[in-house]
Amino acid sequence: MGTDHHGNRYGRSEQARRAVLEAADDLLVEHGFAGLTVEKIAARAGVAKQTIYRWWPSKVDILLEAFGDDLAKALTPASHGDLGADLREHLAAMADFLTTSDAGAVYRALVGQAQHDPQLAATLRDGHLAAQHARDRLPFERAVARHDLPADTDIDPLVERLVGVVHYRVLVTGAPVPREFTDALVDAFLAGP
Amino acid sequence: MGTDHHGNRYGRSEQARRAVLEAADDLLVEHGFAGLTVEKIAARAGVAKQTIYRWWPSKVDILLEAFGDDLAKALTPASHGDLGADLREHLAAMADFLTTSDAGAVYRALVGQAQHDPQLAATLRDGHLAAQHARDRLPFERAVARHDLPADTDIDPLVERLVGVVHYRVLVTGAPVPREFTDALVDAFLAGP
Amino acid sequence: MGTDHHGNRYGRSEQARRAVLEAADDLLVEHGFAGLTVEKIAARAGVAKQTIYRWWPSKVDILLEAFGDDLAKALTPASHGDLGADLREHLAAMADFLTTSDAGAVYRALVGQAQHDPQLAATLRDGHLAAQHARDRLPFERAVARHDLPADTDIDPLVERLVGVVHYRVLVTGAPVPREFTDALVDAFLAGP
Amino acid sequence: MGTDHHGNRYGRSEQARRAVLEAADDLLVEHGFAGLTVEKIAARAGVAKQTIYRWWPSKVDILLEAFGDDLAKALTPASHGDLGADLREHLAAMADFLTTSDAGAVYRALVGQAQHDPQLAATLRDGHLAAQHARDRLPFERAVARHDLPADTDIDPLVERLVGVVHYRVLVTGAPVPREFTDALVDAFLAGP
DNA sequence: GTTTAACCGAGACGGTACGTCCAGTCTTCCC
DNA sequence: GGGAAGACTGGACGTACCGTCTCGGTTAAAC
Repeated sequence: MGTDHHGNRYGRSEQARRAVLEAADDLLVEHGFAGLTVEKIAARAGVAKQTIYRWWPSKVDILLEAFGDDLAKALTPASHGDLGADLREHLAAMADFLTTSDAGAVYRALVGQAQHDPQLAATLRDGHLAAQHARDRLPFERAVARHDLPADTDIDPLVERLVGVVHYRVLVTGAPVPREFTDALVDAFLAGP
Repeated sequence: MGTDHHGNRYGRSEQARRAVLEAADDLLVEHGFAGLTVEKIAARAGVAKQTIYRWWPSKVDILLEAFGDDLAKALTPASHGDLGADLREHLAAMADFLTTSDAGAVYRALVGQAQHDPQLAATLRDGHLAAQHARDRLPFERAVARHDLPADTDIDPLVERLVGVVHYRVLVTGAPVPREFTDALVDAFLAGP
Repeated sequence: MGTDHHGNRYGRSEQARRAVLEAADDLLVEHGFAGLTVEKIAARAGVAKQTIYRWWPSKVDILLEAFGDDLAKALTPASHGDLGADLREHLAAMADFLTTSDAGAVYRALVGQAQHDPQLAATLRDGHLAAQHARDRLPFERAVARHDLPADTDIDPLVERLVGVVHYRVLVTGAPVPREFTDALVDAFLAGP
Repeated sequence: MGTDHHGNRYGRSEQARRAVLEAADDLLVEHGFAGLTVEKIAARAGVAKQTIYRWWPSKVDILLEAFGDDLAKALTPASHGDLGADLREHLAAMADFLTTSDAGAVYRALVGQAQHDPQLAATLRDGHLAAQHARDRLPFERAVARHDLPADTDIDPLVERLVGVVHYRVLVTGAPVPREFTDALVDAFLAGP
């Protein structure tokens, strides 16, 4: 998508694209979502405002793109051949991603903004969130494949019962999400049906 | 906090206060958080902008006050002498409140904004959210008092495992939260430890 | 006009009146006409805004009253039994009053404001300016009485030919008006018809 | 200074500039200086407030520019080869300009405002007033060139003795300035030294 | 001596305009 | 044709004063 030139009739400037994404990321982390304006992104990136409006409909679309594949990279659960181990590791990684990483800050800002912006909410759900949900299902699907769980297991509600609790702490109560908490959560979950 | 006059050195105008709170509530529901401006609140309430700035630092503070005791009124769990019944009813009421009521819309907007605004997040947590958490604990505390649960039960994580899942649907996935879902959630929960 | 009490149904507070006039005077000299607001006058005078509005229709009316009899005191021409001497001294006193005194600053502010405010212009002309014009005529009237000038002398245009030139320097060109200038003006004037 | 486009990095919009100047002129004449606000100028000119603040520091700067060359056009004395005739015509034109023209209204407002605003006073004196003074000298300079006046004539005080009197009527007494008055003024002046 | 009504301070109120910031659109020249 | 630059309309921001209002406290003539 674009090559290493200033932009001409043969394609857009990859250089400008990257500068905008980085500037948006930096400004969000430094000044928060309120301090993130198209004008400041343009100034910081050394790019004309028009160039931003040409390629992104709004500042949240910049964040969506900046967010990129960070989520997939950070939160694809590994396989240890054991449901409990897989879940424990995955939830711990999720808690870490959401509370400490820059990409996690972008994620929280996007989810927050989605509360005000149904359009963004839809985009987010159909894109990153759906993809992440598919990844969250993986430990269970592997357990089904290993016949550790019945073949007709309804996986989605199980995922929600784990992922939802972590999100609640992150988005609502703001309490820390230590390893002990996620481990205890998985233990209690596995002890049930 | 204000009496029935136009406002003078001995107190503010209760009339103006109520008009502002109602206007903010209405505008949020009608035009969303983005369409909620101090200017429009003032115009709709028939109040001078200065009067708003005199009493509320920002528009979210208006919402916080407008939110008022709606939460407590709507989401105080009744007692049926049975943990399962109490939880089922409470979670269903919570889902209903969050997804269908005007106050629920305000709640979602506030939690969304809190992702961008640590100050608001702190205020929200120390106020309404802490109070609601105390109410969410009630069914469990009653169960302990009835000796249906051990006296040393650690209640907070149990609350989170129910409330968190409902919030996840409301705030993140945007999926509907029907009675079947909350009932199944409670059933699975009670089947565990 | 008022006595030395806090104000009651039998009269206004002389104390408050004086405080307002002094505060207005001070603020004009310190911060200029633009920095002169009813709110600041009230604060500086330790008086309620309502007290000001009760007695003066606007801030220029305060200045008009503060101006008071300063003009008469400063610019009543003395008699030396000689037209030239009277005029020379009077014009020099006028130049001094207009350019150096606090009351002169008030005078300039009022004449300036009168350019924007026909109501003030009328008040000013019918009051202070008419009275001053009468005083400006005195040297000529004495000369007529002494038979130094014909009995049918049309005095008004003569006054304007002197006073107008001084005002032009003060109000328009802003040039200094030294004694040499006013003396030369009188000399040239007397050499004419 | 601006070409026929909507404004870009290579120049401002001449169209917007003219609309602002005309709107300011109209509003001053219609509603007076007090009724002249940046907000109304913007609305009347169909221009954004920011466009005004981008190019003019304040509303008086707009008036200064709107005033433009009107003064020079209206008050450049013609030459009749006779000092008396030149002066009579020039003073009559000046009286007419100051009391009846729209530009004269702007002039009076600016001189009035200059009494409150030393910055404006300086700008006005160094610009329009100095230029006008140079034009006011012309009849005398021509008379010197014709040897009707001595070569070492000190012209400035002579100018002030005529122009000042007209200004006094216009700015201070508010009396009308008919042709008889200015003619008589010149006659008396010429009968002197 | 008590009543009482005008004046006072304080300050909240509905408004208007201020000067600033940013959104999103446009036009121009350069590469 | 993309990009940098920046002027443009438009609208909300938060502030400063305006002139009006209502309140409880003060006070001196009237009762």
